[in-house]
Amino acid sequence: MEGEVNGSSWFSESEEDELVRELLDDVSPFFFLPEERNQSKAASPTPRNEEAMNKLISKVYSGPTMQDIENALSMTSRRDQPQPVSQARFSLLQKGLSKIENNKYTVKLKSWDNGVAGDGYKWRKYGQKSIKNSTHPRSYYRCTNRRCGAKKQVERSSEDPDTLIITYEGLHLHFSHPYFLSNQPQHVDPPSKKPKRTISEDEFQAHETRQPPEQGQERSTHVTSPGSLPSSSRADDYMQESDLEAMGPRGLLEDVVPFMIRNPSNYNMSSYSSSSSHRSPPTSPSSSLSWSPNLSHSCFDVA
DNA sequence: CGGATTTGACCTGCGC
DNA sequence: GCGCAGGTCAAATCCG
Repeated sequence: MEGEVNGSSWFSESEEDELVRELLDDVSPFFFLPEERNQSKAASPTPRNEEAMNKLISKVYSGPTMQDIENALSMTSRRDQPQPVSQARFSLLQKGLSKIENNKYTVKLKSWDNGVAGDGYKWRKYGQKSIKNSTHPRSYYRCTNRRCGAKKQVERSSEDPDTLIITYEGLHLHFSHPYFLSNQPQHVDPPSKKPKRTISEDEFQAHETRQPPEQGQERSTHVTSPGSLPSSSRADDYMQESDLEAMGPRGLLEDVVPFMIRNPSNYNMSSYSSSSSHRSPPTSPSSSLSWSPNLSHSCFDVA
C-alpha cells in the first residue's frame, strides 16, 4: 500500500501508460462532467470504468508517507528550484499533515502560520455546518473545475481556535494532467495579464484575526493550504512574481507528490508554459488552474 | 448581470 | 423505525 520512494515503484510502465491514457481521455472516469456523473450513477454503473478508476486512484493514492513527501520535496528543491519557498512549504507540511483515509488528508495550520495564502485552486463553497462538540462550523468547498472532484473542508480546531483543520479529499487531476504531457507539443495561452494578487497575506490575516461573528457571514474564505509542488513549479511560470510569495504553496499535497516522486524529471519542465495539448477541453488546463485575473478566492473559509 | 456565498432543507448512514 | 449527525443541494441573496 505504501508507496516506495524509489521513483518507479509508484507505477509500472504499463500503469503509467494507462494513467496517461486516462488523463488524455475525455471520457475518462476521472473526467466525468457533472451530467455524465449523474448518468453513470443513475443509468449505467459502467463497472469497468469504475474499476479502472478505482485502480488508478489507488495507484495515485497508494499513500505518500511523510517520508515520501520529504524525499520528494528535497528532491525538487535540489533540482533546479532553489526556492526558499520550498523550505517554508516543507515546514508547513511537517507541522500538520496527516493522512486520514485513502484519499483524504488533513492539514493543521496555525493562523499565524499563514504567511502564505491561497492554494492556487479556485474553490467554491457549497455548504457550512455546525458540528457537534465544536464551537466552530465547518465549511465545505469544491473545486470549481467541472472535471475535478476535489473537495475540502475547513474548520477551526476546538482545542485551539488559532488552528485550522483542513481536510482535502480527491484529486485535482485536471491539474496533474499537463505533467503527463510534457513530451508532447503543448500550448497554452499564457495569461494575458498577471493574475492579480488574489489573496494577500494581509488580507488573509485580516480575515483570520477577525473572528467571524457567529453566523459566518464574514467573507473570510481565505486561508492557506500547504501544498503542492508541481503546482508551485507551474505557478512559478504562471505567476512568476510576488504572487508566489503571497500565495505560497498551492494545490493538494497528495495531488502532486506521487507524481513528483515517480517522475521527478517531469517536474523540471523548463518550457512549462504548457498544458493540454491537442485537446482543449471546456475546462482547459489553463483554466483549470483558475488563474483568471478575477479569481476571487482560492482558499478556504475559516469556519 | 453573472457568478459566488449563504443557509435552511433534504439526503444518507449509523447506532439504538 | 427513530433520532442524530454529517454531507449536499439549491433558492435566495449578495457583491463586484
